[in-house]
Amino acid sequence: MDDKKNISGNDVNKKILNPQSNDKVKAKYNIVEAEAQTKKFWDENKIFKFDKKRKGKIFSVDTPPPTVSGKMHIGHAFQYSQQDFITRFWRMKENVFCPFGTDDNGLPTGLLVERLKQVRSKDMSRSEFVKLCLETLKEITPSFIQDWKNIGVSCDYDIYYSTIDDNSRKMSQKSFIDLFNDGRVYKKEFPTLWCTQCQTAIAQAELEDKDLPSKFSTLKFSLEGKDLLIATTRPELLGACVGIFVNPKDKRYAGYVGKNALVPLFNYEVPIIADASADMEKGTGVLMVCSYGDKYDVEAINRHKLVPRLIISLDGTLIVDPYRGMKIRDARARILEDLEKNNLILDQKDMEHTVNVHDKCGTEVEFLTTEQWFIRILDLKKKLISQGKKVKWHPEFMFKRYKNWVEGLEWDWSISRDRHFGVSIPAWFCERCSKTIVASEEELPVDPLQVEKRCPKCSELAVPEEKVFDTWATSSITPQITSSLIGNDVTIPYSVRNNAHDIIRTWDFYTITKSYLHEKKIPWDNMMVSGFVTLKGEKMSKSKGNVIDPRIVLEQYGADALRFWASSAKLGEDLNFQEKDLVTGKKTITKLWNATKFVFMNLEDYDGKKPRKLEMLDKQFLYKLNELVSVCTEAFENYDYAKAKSSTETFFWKMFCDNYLEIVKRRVYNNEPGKKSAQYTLYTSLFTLMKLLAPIMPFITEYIYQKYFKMREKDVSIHLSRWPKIGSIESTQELDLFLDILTRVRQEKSNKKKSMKSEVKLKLSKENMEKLDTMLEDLKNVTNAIAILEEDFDIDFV
RNA sequence: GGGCCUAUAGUCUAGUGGCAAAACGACUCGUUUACACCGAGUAGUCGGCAGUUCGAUUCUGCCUAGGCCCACCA
Repeated sequence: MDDKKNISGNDVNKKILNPQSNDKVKAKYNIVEAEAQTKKFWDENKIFKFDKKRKGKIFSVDTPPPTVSGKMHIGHAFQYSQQDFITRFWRMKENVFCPFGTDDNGLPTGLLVERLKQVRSKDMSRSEFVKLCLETLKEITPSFIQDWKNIGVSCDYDIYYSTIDDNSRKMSQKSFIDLFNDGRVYKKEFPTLWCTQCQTAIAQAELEDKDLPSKFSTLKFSLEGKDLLIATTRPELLGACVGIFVNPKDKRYAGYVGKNALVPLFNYEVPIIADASADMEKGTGVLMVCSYGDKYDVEAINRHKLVPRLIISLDGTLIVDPYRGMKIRDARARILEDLEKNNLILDQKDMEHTVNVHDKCGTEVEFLTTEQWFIRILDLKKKLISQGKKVKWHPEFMFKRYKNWVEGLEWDWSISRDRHFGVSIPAWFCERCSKTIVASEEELPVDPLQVEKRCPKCSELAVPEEKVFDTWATSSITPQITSSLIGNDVTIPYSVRNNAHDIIRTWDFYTITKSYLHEKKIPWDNMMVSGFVTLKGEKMSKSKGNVIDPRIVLEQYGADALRFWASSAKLGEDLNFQEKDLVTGKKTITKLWNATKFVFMNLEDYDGKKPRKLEMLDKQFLYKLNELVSVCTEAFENYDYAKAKSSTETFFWKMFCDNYLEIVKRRVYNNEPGKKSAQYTLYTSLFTLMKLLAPIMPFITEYIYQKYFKMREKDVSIHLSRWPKIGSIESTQELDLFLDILTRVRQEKSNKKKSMKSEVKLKLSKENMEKLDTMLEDLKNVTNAIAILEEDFDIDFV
């Protein structure tokens, strides 16, 4: 526990900046330089440009637009890398459409600008604040997007949208108008979730739990001169009490039903009502109903047609005397004092209880009555679940989270927010006719505050809507927005969307909803859900101070190492951040570089042709490679990039470097007859390995491709080359035996503390001699045997 | 209270109805015509209890612990 608290993000970042390992400057592959060069190459040659005209199936990606926040978070790096593994794999098979966008139209952006510019939007005019937001976005967005390019996310950045740009606003407003015309949208005055800090309505999905200390007080109401005891945590709502519930089965209070009780301090009467929802076990068994303590109160007041007493204003102050003007918290303390003075508290104890707070600011949420816009969805729950089921979720269990959320929905989708910055709701209201007027399609995007509208019926000047949309109302149509950017050449369902599991209930749910409402289709065929990054098992968050800055990781280890790390977690699994994983990634990069250098050192006289006859050992090695290609292809197709990566990594390191290279070294040096066979095998297998790794480590593989392979290959980039075909897979029995014997020789040399170069006399059984007939020369080379004799198996040192 | 996920070596992760695996760390060696960001080798592990089975780390149930989501929160 204490340990965890000591780890601050700063310490971690410092450690990364000044690694203790003595990094020698000898490195020949300069990560930072090579990655910069490669990025430039991709950019200049538009490698990831979507080419409509290209033939073949289109693989379309509904890239999540990150919320503009200054800089990329390590969680972003993790998740977008995972998306990119899949995207790059498919780009080597199909025509990839992968646009990029940023989400910057909503409350988070507004709050960011308030923070950066030290202003309060409510103190400014709407147009002033919107202008400031747009200007600020212009300043900070380019370097924000650069972070995505830096980790190698292979989007076509020219197909770009921001959720506040004209086209997005237009499409978002059009969506609203269509749904309005369909009768799906309604406006209603209703007690809704309200944040008194941000001063806006919020959605169910924006709630977060928080444990707060509280006082549980038993108060004395009075009834016919006797005390009626009611326990509450919210005494400040006494003035909003509109009724008292007791359970109809509760004998203690049976005689009270139908009578009126006197509210302490406020001294007015409220009816006592029998209602089964009152729990006899809780508190005193008597429950006060207030307008509005929670959503239970909302329901109870409606059910009994009680008249609400609204005592809290939108900014969270009381509007009832004598507490008028006081903040809720202050009023609570003051009322308790006053109750105490008047001897109206029987009992009081401290407790901790869980309250709903706004996820953006942590303020306790209130239920306040305001007029808000909703999209009717509660009648569609079943349908939306079955739509969600049509999507293939990776991993599969993520669908259950979606289903769980939809089943638990209790409110329609609240889409309006009382903020300055956002996509305007394109509506006006004629007060005389009580009629809502929506914009026509031709005038979109529109800001109703800037356009005068007259009622078509009575010609009276209509009142413009001041509210804006919640950000999800717009981001829920990202597939349609990106489609519109290319003339609708790609349409839903897209191939895939990727996001972390925290926004299944918002972004994914709302997108499925909108695609259903507009097109009766699912938005994508596949949904890949990423996990979170943790540090020492804890979720990273700014408030805990345990965040890792990806920019520092990039400086020290490079994007390939970062991606290498991100690929080590299976899709959907959380991953602990560990610096040693980056070290491993960096080492792998170096190894790739060194192995490549070595291979090409020996390919100077390679003629590029496949020899008529391949050595048996080479042939069987290539069978093993084919097996790897098969495993990786299937893994990538199933979104299991982690398996593809680890299989390739192991093959490259163990099979290719430690075994195959060691085995054929001498054959190649000494210009023996098998040289051409080895050269062909080296070239082919290294190239295949590069392709298999290209989706995971795009920089080093591209760099190597450009430097070594390009002269013999036609593709401009390795990322536009074809994914390796799965060749024939046949028995590798002899090679396996060969490797087994090699291991035993190495073991023996280690046991005897001999050098691997020490000479031996190798004795093999007749059976093995025959089996390895075609590989004896290689065996001799790699074990440094001066002779191989036919006898019982043994290893003699010379 | 409901749902979901996870539990494997000192650490972090693979994996399987039939010898349990990689990386890092530890230990013992070796090495210079790719690589010390190296090579070879050694030691060390399936949360607990039942059940199904010839056989369970793997399947089932329960328990324990951790995480996430939802509900409750007079």
